[in-house]
Amino acid sequence: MAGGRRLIVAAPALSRGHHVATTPEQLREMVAAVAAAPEVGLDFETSGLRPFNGDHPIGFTLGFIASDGHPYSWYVPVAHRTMEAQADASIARAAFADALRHRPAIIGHNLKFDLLMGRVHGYDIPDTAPVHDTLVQAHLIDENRSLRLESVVSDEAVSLWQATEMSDMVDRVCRGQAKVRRLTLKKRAKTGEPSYMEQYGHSEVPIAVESEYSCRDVAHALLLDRVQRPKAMGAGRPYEAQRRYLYANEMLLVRALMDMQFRGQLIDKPYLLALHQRLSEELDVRGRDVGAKFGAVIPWNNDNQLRDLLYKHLKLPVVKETNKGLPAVDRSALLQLRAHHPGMEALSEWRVRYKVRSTYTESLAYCVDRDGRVHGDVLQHGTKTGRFSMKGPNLQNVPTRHKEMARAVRRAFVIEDGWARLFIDYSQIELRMLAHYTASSILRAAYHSPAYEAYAQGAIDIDEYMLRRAKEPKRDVHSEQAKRTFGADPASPDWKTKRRAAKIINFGVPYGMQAQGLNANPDLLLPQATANEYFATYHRKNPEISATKARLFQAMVARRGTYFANWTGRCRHVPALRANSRTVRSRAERETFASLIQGAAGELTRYSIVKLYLARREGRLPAHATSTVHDEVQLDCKVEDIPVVARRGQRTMESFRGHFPGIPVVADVEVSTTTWADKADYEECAA
DNA sequence: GACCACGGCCAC
DNA sequence: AAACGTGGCCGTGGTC
Repeated sequence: MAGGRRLIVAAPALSRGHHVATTPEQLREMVAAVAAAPEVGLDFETSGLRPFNGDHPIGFTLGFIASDGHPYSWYVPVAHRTMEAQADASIARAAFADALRHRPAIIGHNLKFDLLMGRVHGYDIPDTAPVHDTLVQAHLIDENRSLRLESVVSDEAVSLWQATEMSDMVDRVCRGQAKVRRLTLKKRAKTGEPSYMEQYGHSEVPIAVESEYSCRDVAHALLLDRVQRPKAMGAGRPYEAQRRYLYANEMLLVRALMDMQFRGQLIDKPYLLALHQRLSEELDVRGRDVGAKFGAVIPWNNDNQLRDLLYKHLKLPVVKETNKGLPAVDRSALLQLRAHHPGMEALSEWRVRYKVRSTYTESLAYCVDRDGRVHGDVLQHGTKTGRFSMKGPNLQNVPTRHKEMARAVRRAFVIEDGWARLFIDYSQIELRMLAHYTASSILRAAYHSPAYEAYAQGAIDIDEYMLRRAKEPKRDVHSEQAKRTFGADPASPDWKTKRRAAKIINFGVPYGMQAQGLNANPDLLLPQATANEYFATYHRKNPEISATKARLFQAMVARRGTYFANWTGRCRHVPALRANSRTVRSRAERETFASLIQGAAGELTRYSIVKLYLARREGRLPAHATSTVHDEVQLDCKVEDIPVVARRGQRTMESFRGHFPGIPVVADVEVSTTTWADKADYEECAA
């Protein structure tokens, strides 16, 4: 045994229906059994979580539910580092392919991981086999619940065994081995050295333990699917029709996002490390300057010491408190303290660079796999609203607003020679969803397009629509709002303020903004009375907004489950709408309305990614998605394909005719052939 | 060392 | 007293 130490683990005997297959004969038995099953459970056990960084399967389980209703599973160990008899890797791969040759539906928990691991390491899973992911199902059924397999199994009461027995056992082995190897268990060291789980995963777990563990997971997923699939499809619910379509899309998303993650994005790692160095030196210089301005030497990233300096030593007024009631030292507090101390600007600029250095240089470089690319994990179950989240790294929060730092970081996202990256993003999509759901006459008027109407009625085709749309005068929704709401005139001196106020409220309303929020906005700095008046006027002129919210909340409270279903049938449950506390209820109302608008917009991206994926798979689009940022999809293609991909990509993302009457869905296209820092508008007429 | 809460801040 | 939503990740500082 690795590490020269013998692990004593009291492994349970294999449960009924569980098998270990290592010999060709046993593998043949497995193939014969599985090849007759219309639906097959799948789970890879691996040496770590990063398939592009050397992590690989150490074994896999295939299983099915037999006609007696009992799950039968086979664990095939291939790469345990335990000196035990295992299956020959190439025979195991062939058996795997044979067992799935009949393209059964694949069932598993978090299948994106397994499909990706399989693809990278030669385990052939037919592209067109349907998938049923029990984690995605669980999220569709209830966006608020824990999605860990053990939790879902216990929620749905399908467990045949004590829920955590095997994972506890595996955990004990790994902890012990991490110690032997002198590695941290999970957290990556500051030096970039991988943790034990990243490097070894389950590879040192004895087969007797791992096989039962893995077979139970597959059995659980199979049983879960039976219970959850109808629920996830909304069987018997008023939203069932949309929901069945949503379900199909979500399961295709598993594959589409896997594909995206498989591609990843090329990163200029040496550049990032050099940037880290450059910023470190700049922080030294700037830090000394800040020190001179404050007459103090403290680590400027230390909030506690900064709090002491500002409020105890310098006795500056407390303009804002943290959640726990401490004097705040965040950016808005520093901004307000500018009048009291001349060092605040310099400190803020120091912070911007510190943030960039700590989050977007070395840390990002450690996320780069051996292939020179980052393969961030896009989580389709990552939010309660229906957006995606992303991790390892999160490419959804790469700096963009701070010009200098944004350029510095985005320069690291490089595009291969001969390739282009298209950035197709929805134009003001949340505001359009707000217009759709509230039917605010001002917003609807602002988005009204005769060209779109003609297209929607079938009077003109898409080409004619695009031509006419390009000729329509550009209307600015915030200016329209300022004119109609505040009676503002572009020629008058208060035009800028009023347009800006209209814009801030337009953007704030979907989040449940109140008058105080407008008052607190640092870009505006309106007197409180003016802010209150603007806010009240906005709602008086857009009465449909408050009315829509009131109707929404009322309907939810009247409904068992306190939920709403959006245009796709996705539900958002907010039980706190029934709370007695005004504060709790208000918060719940903001969450609810934000979920409606944000979620409705997010769904467009979800459907688009699947449409783009299918178009690629069927040979209709020579491009693959490599990332997505809420209202944006990034598509990589050969330079010579830019025109066709821009055109088809844009049209694919806009094709929601019929879903949002009177509200055109518009996507803009940007392109770069060098780096993220240099993307520029793509004009279709250039083609 | 592992885990957590917190404050802060990046994005949309 | 609060005071616009959804996330992920960083560093600090506490606990076990």
